[in-house]
Amino acid sequence: MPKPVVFNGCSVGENPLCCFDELTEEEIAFIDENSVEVEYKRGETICKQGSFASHIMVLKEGLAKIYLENANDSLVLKILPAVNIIGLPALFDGNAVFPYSAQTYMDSAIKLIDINAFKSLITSNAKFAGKIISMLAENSVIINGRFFCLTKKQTYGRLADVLLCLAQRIYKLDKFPLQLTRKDLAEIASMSVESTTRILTKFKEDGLIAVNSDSIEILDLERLTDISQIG
Amino acid sequence: MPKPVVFNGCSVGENPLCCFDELTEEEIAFIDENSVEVEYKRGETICKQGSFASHIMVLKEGLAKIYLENANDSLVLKILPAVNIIGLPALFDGNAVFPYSAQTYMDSAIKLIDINAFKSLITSNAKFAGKIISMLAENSVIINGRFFCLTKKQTYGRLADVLLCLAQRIYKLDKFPLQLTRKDLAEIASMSVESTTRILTKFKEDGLIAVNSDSIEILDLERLTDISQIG
DNA sequence: TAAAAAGATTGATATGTATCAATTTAGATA
DNA sequence: TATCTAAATTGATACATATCAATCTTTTTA
Repeated sequence: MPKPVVFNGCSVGENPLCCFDELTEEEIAFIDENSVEVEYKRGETICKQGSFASHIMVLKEGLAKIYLENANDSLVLKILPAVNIIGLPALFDGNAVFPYSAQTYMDSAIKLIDINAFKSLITSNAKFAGKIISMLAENSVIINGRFFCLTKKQTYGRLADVLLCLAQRIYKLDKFPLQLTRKDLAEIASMSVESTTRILTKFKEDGLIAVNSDSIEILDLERLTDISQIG
Repeated sequence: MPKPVVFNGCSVGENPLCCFDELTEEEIAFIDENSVEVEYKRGETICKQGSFASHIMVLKEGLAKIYLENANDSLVLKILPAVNIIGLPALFDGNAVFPYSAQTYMDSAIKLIDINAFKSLITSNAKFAGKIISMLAENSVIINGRFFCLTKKQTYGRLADVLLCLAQRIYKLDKFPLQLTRKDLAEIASMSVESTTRILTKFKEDGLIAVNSDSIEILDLERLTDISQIG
């Protein structure tokens, strides 16, 4: 009997910095020489879709979203807690620009690594390259799961999914601080702010969650998981 | 003034086999020793989500879809014409299974390369690894575009997108053979069969396309492109 | 060639969810 | 503290699109 396949909208990988394990001390020093660390305030743009991709980023502290945008719309591809890497999809041949935008949800610290230094390590260290392949492959699987989630589940399932992701993968707390607005949550779950409010209220009425002004607590993990899986 | 950003649902990369350019003659021979070529009939499953990923595949002739499936639903991630590679996202550490299924739309020929042979080249040839990175990165950008398209555009835009993709990227013919059923088209555009029929009829009435029993012709590329972009 | 099955079309209806508009609440600023 | 602004909530409505059901067409099979 095949085990049931479950896709979720969460976007956090297992070992987000494993590539750096493959570097020698000299190579790590080389990275450090070719990088700077920058502080960003809440809401600031870390990288802008279409702008020159001069660096690979490591989110060292904070929380950020990665998203696509066009004139009318935006689509959140991932939300990323620290520590995580941003910008690997800019690494393809003949590409010079960031394929997505990134913005902080809270004050954050980010290390910017010169992309040419990063690329030179890829061509000189096959194990490092192997880890980058692994990370890109895993990322693709994660994004595909989110893709499935957003296209096939309806609003209740998607929002349940977001809440579970925040509790289990981002904050790793049943009761997590609410640093995101309803608008943020709505955008992540790809729905309207009004629907987000209504569904949160419903979840609260049904005893699935407790909502405070500055936190949300998962009260009934099992039922919320059911909702997220049924869709 | 920033140029308008356009996402589409098409899923064909620029140089899908470039990694093999980086191999020496011995390495190519090594690949050949560790691969077999298999013929598939229309509708056959090439690889099954969740089954052991024992090989990387090269679609040498034919047309296939790559899709996610769970108990109730399926999501087409890409449609792939020959020549293209299938299975790179299986390459991440600690993973043993295919992260998606693939199935042919027509009789197809596929080369199966032993995944361990493939991985050994990645660790021994950094340029090869670099190209794999490039391909995975490009793939991720392509999938993200399709993700945006399916979540943000509505039915008319999505179907226009599929038709344009078939004409421009898959068949490279304004008038292309219709080897896909309405059900196939509906699945690719992530909508019901009935909506697909209705929209095709509307496009025909409006003079945007000509629909024959065995082909579709793009008559008004400009307006169809507008529809696909507006959504 | 007839019969059966599969695919495509058309119309009527149901439903999930966005949108619009009006309040209410909370937070920031003077 | 009062005032202003942004965020959140609530209700009413509109709309896109799926679903259901019936018919028609094409293809396959006997």
